[in-house]
Amino acid sequence: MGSLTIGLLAKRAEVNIETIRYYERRGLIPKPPQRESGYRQYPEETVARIQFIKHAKELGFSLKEILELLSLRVNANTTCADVKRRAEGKIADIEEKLHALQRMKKTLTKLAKECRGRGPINECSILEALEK
Amino acid sequence: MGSLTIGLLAKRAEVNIETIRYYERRGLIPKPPQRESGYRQYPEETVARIQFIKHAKELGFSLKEILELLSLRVNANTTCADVKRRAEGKIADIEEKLHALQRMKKTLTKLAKECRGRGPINECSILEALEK
DNA sequence: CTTGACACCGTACTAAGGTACAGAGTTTAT
DNA sequence: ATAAACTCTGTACCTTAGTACGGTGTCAAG
Repeated sequence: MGSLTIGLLAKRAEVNIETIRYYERRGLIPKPPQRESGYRQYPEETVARIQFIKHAKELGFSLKEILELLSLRVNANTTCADVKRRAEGKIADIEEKLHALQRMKKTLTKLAKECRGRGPINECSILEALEK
Repeated sequence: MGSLTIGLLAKRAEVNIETIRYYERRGLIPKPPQRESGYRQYPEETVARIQFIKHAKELGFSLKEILELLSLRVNANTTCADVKRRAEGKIADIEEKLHALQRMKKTLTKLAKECRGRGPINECSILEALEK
């Protein structure tokens, strides 16, 4: 009961089998018990663990950072504040990216607006601006 | 005079020499004239080209995307309208990235807010929320 | 005219995050 | 009982964006 083969786990967590073994090598997933044959037997909770990794990845954390987050949990005397600090660091990173993209969008929007959209390329105001 | 060796160009543009040759291989920088000896002779404007690449990279564009942006300039039989369309396509790309980042930020902000920032790790809402 | 700095080319290596075999053994369904 | 499906380990390969290296040739200063 509550014991999954690697294939089932892969299906449940919607990842590649190879990815699971890769995560194991990286230490992101604990090595599960294996039977005589070597077949891995995963507890149900490994699905949640992989889900955690996937979500954190979506939020812009690298596997290295995710490992740190996960190890915070294991380490009994780290506090919630440690985790919060990391999350806030990531928010700052994301904000930086947002601002950079907004500047880029603004520039491109301005260029596109100024362009009449007709005529040959050598008269294109967008290209002229890009050259500066 | 308007002719730079690769080393000088690297210094001006603040990139590695190898990076310049790599960009040339990728088609991001036009192959410059070379003298008998094979030494590359870059026009001054290549500095601006590399700066453009660097800036776009900072904004999250891949080299492949930057190549597309640059090709707007180079392609002789594109019209001004083509250029405008490409620019607008890029704006759409940027908007998509903005939305994704905003979603990420929202999730992280919510999680960080829910976390009191005190207490032991087993009560941390950030980690709990990421598992679902 | 020699020495040190610079440049050439081709290939190999890095890091991250996987993905794909090969060749073997194991399980399951019919 | 035998085929199909699954899993094992280990190694090789992929992409992106470079970086490093070896062996050789060239340029500029003293």
